[in-house]
Amino acid sequence: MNHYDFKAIEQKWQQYWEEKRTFSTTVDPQKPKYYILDMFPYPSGEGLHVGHPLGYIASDIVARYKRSKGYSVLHPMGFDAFGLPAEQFAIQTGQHPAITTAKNIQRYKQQLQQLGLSYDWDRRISTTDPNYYKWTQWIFLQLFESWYDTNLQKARPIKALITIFEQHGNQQVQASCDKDVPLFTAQAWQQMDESTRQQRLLGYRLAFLEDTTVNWCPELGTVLANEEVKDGLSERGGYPVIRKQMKQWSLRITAYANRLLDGLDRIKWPLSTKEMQRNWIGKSVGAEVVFKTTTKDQAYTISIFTTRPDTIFGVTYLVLSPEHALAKTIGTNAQQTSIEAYITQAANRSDRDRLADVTHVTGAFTGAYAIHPFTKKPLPIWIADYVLGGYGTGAVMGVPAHDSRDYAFAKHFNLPIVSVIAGTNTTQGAYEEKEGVLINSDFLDGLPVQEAIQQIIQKLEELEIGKQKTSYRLRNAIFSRQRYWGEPFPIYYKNGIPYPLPVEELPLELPAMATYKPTSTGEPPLGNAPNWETKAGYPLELSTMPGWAGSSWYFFRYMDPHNHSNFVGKTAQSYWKAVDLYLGGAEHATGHLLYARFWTKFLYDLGYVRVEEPFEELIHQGMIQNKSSFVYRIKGTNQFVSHNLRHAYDTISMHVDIHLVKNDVLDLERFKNWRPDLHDASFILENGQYICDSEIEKMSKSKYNTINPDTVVAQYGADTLRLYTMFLGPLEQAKPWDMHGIEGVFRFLVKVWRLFYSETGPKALTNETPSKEALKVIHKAIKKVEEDIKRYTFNTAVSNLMICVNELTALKCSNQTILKNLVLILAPFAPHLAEELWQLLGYTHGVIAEPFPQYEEAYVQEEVYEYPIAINGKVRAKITFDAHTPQLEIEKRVLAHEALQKWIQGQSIKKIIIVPNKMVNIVV
RNA sequence: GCCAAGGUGGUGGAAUAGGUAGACACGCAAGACUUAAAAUCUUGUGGACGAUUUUGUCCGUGCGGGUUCGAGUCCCGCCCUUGGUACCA
Repeated sequence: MNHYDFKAIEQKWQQYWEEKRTFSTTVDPQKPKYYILDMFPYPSGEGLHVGHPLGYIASDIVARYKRSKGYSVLHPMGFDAFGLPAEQFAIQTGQHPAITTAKNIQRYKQQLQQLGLSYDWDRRISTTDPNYYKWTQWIFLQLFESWYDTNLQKARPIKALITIFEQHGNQQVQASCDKDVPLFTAQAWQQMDESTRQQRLLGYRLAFLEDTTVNWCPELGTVLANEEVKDGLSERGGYPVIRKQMKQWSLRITAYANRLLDGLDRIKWPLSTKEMQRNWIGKSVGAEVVFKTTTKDQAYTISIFTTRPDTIFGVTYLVLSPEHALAKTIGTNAQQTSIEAYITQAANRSDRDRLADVTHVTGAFTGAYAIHPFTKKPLPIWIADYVLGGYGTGAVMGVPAHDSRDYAFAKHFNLPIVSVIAGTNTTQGAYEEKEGVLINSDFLDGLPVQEAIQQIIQKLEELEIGKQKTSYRLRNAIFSRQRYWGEPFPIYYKNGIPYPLPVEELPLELPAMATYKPTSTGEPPLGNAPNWETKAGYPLELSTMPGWAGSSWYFFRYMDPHNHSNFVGKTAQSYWKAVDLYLGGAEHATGHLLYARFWTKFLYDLGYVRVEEPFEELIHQGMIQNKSSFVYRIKGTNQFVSHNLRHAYDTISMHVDIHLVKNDVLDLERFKNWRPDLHDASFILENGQYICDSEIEKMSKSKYNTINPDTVVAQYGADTLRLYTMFLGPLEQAKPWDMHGIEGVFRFLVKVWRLFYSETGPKALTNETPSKEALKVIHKAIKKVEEDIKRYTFNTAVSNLMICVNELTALKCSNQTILKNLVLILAPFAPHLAEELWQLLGYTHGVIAEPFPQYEEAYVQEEVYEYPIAINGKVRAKITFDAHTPQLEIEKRVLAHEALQKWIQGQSIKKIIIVPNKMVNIVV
């Protein structure tokens, strides 16, 4: 083998690694541990494109480097395999999603393996494996059997709560619970029947049933997330979506809001992601204030939440959200018709309408009045949909002078505007700054805002009409999906009350089905399953868990994937603890990454894991972009017009497969054969050609601009693909893929090969003491490459490897010691080639087992340094000095230097700055 | 609107604590090898002017200011691009 035969080399070593179980990981207390994890993929039917492995390659380099530094490295891979595409495919074809999924996993695994990624495949998991989802169900049961004690700030077993109820009732219980739990005494608890008790407990459980308004899509038979709804239609399929009340499983993530927020300060994550989670949690500190109404027959109280209790003297009205419990009852008879009309209208307004209509102010007057707690003046009570039912108390005090939404509302309905901050002009809009001195505010007059807030809260608490309160934007997470292809809930119903299945009966496996569609009555698909009930004949829950259930704890399972008695064993958990470095897309910032933190904290509270944060350090890889091509179709026809002629026609653009386009010229024949509907396509050409438009976009199947790694590997090999993917640019940045550039990286690997092989065969390597120059070159590279790996700048690491090889080639280096080191620093990047050359060097153990070379400062020391000499910051000459030349000597010789005379002449020298081994600057 | 990241040659990008801007690679140009092409190798390659033998001069990191002996890097004010978010009281 005299030429670089990457195909043979890569096959050989991949086989070797698999046979030798090279990457199999064990708990080794003698070694420090390092857990490096990639976000596991959903195995879609399309397979991988070159954008997917970006993060996998980066983490693989780190994993291999860490191994060479003596760590026991846990580097696993698995599959997040529940999900809609497989289910949709099942609905269309009748094929069980498990079959589709298994096939896709097989393909993904094969694609990943051919990249030479050093995963411990024996630890592979799939969320769809009953042995795995048994434990997802088990964790759900733990949530069901727990409540959150806000005094202790931790989750506790529901049994402890029952004991408290038996002894003291629930009046003293500080818990994160439903808003409207009724209060009861110990005696009342004793007298309750079983189903009432269960109802009460449900209000405290961390997994509980909740009435929710959801985006229901009858056609798909499922509930959609807000982002899955566009223009009142489902994003997939474009079916109508309506708002519907439903009982759904929810997880009480809000209990953890504060800990989720505080934990962010302790982890090494991208600032933007932390900031996104902070905003998502949305903590605001303010006050709750109680207003009494003046209605004669019945006195109501309305609690409002505000972050500006200092502005209480600026209140001119109150607003209830249309969903507020009192909205329908508080109004006067005269107003009742218009109130109900308004509530109905608001309820039917889709989120999209509300969004589109930010400027459009609506509301209804109730006819009722509240009393201002200090001035005793009557305040009109309104209902308006700019107040949200789900936030704070669902009611606000209107302070138009100091809140822009209140301002718009007051202007629209002609309500008074009273400024309570000195010197503010509210003729044009609200003054919202939390700065200034209070006026028109009785006992608050003259106080600065911050002090006034403290004062008023104190006063409210004194009078028992309010208290300090913290609100969070974070909502409890809906945990039910009306689908088949997810984890079944280990829950059955008795008299409509949910009960947990006994742990021994887990996993509750998905039943075989004839159809995967919703039932004719709109129940989830499991409604079609025969005998979907317990042994005693009680019906089982019909919903399944959402996609994020399995991904919220999988990082623990990798530590101990074959444990049958625990989701993770104690020994494994105490050794591996948490993920040291986690790589994955930024799109999971507020979904997966938040839920995983939530579950980890919960499992920590119950003592099952020893860490409170699952991911110590996080990196998001940037997306890979590619040029995508467009054609212009003349509307309503099958005729396409070339790019520069399109303005003469009414056209719509359409993505076209980039493989049908070369240098923006479309291959007409292949285009016609691309899809059946294009067979009879006709074209309006320019200069005899069809020119496509193009744009750099995210690489994605839907844009027809994907590059399949298989074809790249076939053409250049996995090592080239790995190297080039890293060479493209900084890991975290979005960057375009360009097939032209890959040649340079391939040439680099050939150059490496040429250091070891001539045209005729392996070169004779020498065992002499290496030359000074060669030592300098290799040690410079060892240093830079190691530094680059440590700061995850793999693009410059590759550059530095290239520089090293260029220089060694120029030196015609054939020294055994030097080349050995070169192979070792190349190994994390191009592992197949490294193994091959390592073997050639005469070693019989794999390159993996060899430590990373030690950098020696002494070899890199320069003896002379060429100083750039600048006059007033502009470089005018270069003079070489011995590295240890004293500053005075440098100064003397610089001033005497001939080429500088024309710049210095006639000028007075103010100052000479000499930065040792950097530069000299003369100020004239 | 708000939050975050970014803006450097024809292109991807480099410059790690404020110290020679453009490393490395692509592309392009010229040359060598070849009947020829491909591949490979050598040289050059920010722009303008000057020189064309070696010098050299000016401009240049989105725009406008500032700090500094010295700014791609720090500060102030803008513009643009990408991502996130959206009535959260």
